This record gives sequence, structure tokens and C-alpha cells, in this order.
Amino acid sequence: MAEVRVRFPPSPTGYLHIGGARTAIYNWLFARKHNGKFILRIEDTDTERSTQESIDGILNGLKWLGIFWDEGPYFQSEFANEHIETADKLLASGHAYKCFCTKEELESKREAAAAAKGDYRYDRTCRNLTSEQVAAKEEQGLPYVVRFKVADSDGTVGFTDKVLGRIERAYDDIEDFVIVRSNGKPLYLLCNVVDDIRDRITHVIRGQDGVTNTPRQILIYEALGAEVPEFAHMPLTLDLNKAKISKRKHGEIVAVHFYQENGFLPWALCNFLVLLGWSTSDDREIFSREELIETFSLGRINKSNSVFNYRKGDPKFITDPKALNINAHYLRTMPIEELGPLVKEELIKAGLWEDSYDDEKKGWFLATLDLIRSRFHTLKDFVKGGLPYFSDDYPLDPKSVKKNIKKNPGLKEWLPLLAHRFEEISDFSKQETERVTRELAEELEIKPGILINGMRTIVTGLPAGPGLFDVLIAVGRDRVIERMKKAGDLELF
RNA sequence: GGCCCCAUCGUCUAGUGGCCUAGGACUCCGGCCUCUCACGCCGGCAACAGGGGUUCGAGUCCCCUUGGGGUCACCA
Repeated sequence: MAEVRVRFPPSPTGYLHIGGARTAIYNWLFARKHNGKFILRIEDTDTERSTQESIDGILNGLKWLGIFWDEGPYFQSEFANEHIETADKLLASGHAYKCFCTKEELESKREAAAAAKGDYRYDRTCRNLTSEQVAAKEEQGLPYVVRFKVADSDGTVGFTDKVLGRIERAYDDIEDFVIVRSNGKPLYLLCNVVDDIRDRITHVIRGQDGVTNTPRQILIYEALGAEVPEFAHMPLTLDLNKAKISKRKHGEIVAVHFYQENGFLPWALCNFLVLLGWSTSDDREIFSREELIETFSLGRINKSNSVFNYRKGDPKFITDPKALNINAHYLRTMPIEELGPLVKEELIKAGLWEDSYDDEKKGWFLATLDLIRSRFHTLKDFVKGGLPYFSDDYPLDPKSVKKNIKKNPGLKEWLPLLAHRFEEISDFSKQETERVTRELAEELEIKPGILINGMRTIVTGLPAGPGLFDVLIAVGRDRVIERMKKAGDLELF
């Protein structure tokens, strides 16, 4: 069996969005699974809208996701001559013809058809022009487009889609479509096929918005005598209003870089995206890279579109809750050594990083991450939630102050007193600190919770966190004592 | 509108004629754990779009209706 070759052909007219990323991931997965090649091709023939910035964005987005290509990036614009030559070939072989109808003529015919509530298809005015007529028109310098000659019969063109099944389209429903503009530039439909043939693409995996292009493209393959690849049209991703997600309508939230900038783990995003339209027969949802490559198959791609569940302005969820959940899952279960460097980046950005965390304090650093990570959803949470561990400058949560400090004015004396006792114990351990704390509570005839919650508020400033005595150890004896002693001076009571 | 595709909890989905009293995940709500919040564990709310067939039997097959999506350019 021939080598599997798939491609991802974005047009560089904007950033990489999650729909495109998902298409890339499916292609990549399929290539990896079959030991094939994943080819990146930038379809930049629309020079008006293509930008270098966009190209960079797409490349960076794919790299960040960990979706690496085996060949390319190729640039469609570099093969313009080949596209033109192919069109000439089609012309020469009688599979295409020159059409001199003007845009205006076509437009009025279209309007007339619309007015009569009929459907419009090119009426083939120029299809039967004699070679003399054509020559005469060219002589006059009349501009023309090149149209593909669709078979004039009752037959159908069909293909068996790997996800949708058999799809047939009557020749009669396909008009003689344009393959070269009047300015001599070939159109997407042609270029795409020519490129896929040159790149020896065996499987075209793309969105369902490409379905109606397929029969026409197959016609081109056949006219060129090329082998028709397999097709797999994956479902589209819609928003809650069932509208196709788009940069224009949804903005950053559908951009891959949004996730990069908001503390997502690349693989968590991939994992989430794959689940939008694909599943296994068991209940698995979390897959490592290797597991997914092993498990993935086109046959289990869904036929129906999926909805990207995000509500604009939702204060609790910056994006689809499931995406967040998967990210959180990886955050709290991934090997802590792998998490370290990722959090490091965030701390650097926030100005909280110290080189010792990579050196003599590395053990402490990783242990601290492990301690606090179970309640975080994104890497960003390590900045706020890690503040009392990585800095001595942290705000006191007002609600916690009210609830855990002000309600118990005695803490003004108790906390410094407890700090003093912490100074005296030889072993500043979880067990000892807890023992001493409970002992004091007993002496004072108060509930231990009062001391514990008071300490939490003063030592971390946060309303919640890991078990307090773990926190104490993580923050460290000196800093804990200092913070608690200061409690008496703070204007909190 | 023509042509094409699709249709199970709010969302992602399992389900290929009897294992379905429809399963899982996320969200939400209870409970356990507990010094708080998470995690974890236990439990709950919540769906086969509607109507006809076929069949001993239909979420599963067929038809119609409805709904949704795609596409109808000298964009890609």
C-alpha cells in the first residue's frame, strides 16, 4: 500500500483558529497513525488578503500545539506556472473551454433566473463556439475565463466519503465552473487539485464545507488522468447559536493564541479539540499523544456538527467548560517535572521568578506546585494562587479578613503568641505545628479552626488553599513567623 | 430558493433491531472527607425533534414533516 500523505492547507488570511487547528490535528493524527507524511501547504494565492503576519501566526500556532509537519511549508503561489500549465492542458485536451461572457452578462442572467425563481447555472453559451469564433474573439482582444467542461449526460460523479459515506452528484447539477480568471489567474478549485496531485496526497481530510467542492474536484482529477484520493469530511464546529465559528464573529476566543496566552497546555487543547467530533466506543476522553495516535480513526468521526460551548462574558468560564476541565486535569496529573518549566514561564512574566527555583530550591519549588495545583484551571492560576509562596508581597483577601480575622479580635494577640511558640519548637514540621496550634487552642478554650483560618488568612491572604499545615511548611518557618507577628500590627481589627 | 449533509441530556458523546428502565464526560445540585477551597469518592437533575410505516420487537431500518448546517463567486 502506498504511503499515506495528508495535508493541511490554510490560507493565511488571519490567525490560526480552533477549527483549523482541529483539521490540522486530525490530519496529523492520521499521518502519524499510518506512518505517513503530514504536509503543510500555505494557500496564498489570494494575494489581496494574505499576510506574512498570518503565516507566522499559523506556523507558531501549530508548533505550540505540537503539530509538526513532515514536509513544507510549501507555498501555493510558487506553483502558479504549474497551475496555468495545467489549465492549458485541460484546454488542449478539450476538457475545458474559453468563455467570453462578461461578468455583466452573467450577472443579469443570474438575476433573471432568480426573479423567475429558477436556479441558475451557466448556460454554456461559449461551450460550443467554433475554433474560428474563438480565434475571432481573441483577435478582438476580448477577455475570457476558462471553464471546465462538465459531461453532458445523465450520469453522476460520486465518491465514498470516509465519514459521510456514499455521496453522488448529478452532472446536471454541476455547472461548467470557472477554473481560470480573466486575468489569467487559476482559481482555488484547480490549484488545490494540482497541488494535491503534485504532493501525492492520498487522503483529503477537511471540513464539511468542502463537500460540494469534491465532485468538481474529482472531475478535474479524472480529466487530468490522476488518481482520485480518499476524502473524509469532518463536521464543523458551531457556536451556541449554531453559527459557524469565525474570527470575525467570535474574536480571540476561537484563536489558538488565546489559549496560549491564557495558560492552556497545548496538549490539553488538542485533546479537547479532538473530542469535538470524534470519540471512542468506550468512555475514554483523556489520551496521551501516543494513545491518541494509536486509537484515532476516520471511521469514528461524527457526522453531525458540534457546538463549541462558550458564553461570551461568562465570569466563571473563559471558554468551553470542558476545555477548561481537561486543562485542569492535565495540570494536576501531569508529571511535576514537566509542569515546572511551564509555571516558570508564567512566574517570569509576572516577575516572580527566582533562579534558585531551578537550582537549590528546585525541590521546594516543585513540591509547592504539587501542593497547590489541584485547584487550578490554567497556568495563569499559579501566579495569583502561588503569590504567597513565591512572594512576600501579597494582598489579603478582604472577605477572608472579615470572616476569619475581624470576627475574632483575640487573634491580634493569639497569632503573635502562636508565632512565638513556633519559634520555640525544634522541629518545624507539619505534625509539630499542628500539635502546637491545637494545644494553644485548647489553652485558650477556642476551636482550633479559629487559629487555623486566621493563620491561613494572614499567611496566604487567600480564602482557600491546601491544608494549612502543609502551607506553613511550604512557606517556611521564618516567613510564617514574620507574617504572623506582623498580624498584631496590621490595621485589621 | 436549488443541490447536499445532519438530528440522543444545556454542551461533548456511547448506542450499528432485543444487552436501553438509554450509558459516560463536562456544567449544575446534594453528600462524604475536612481547618478552608479544590482534588477524590458517592448520589441527583437532565435527552432518543414530531408523525407514519417495516418488524414478534425500533434510539437503532424506511418514508414524510420539522429543525439545523453546508454550498451555490472570475474568495480560499
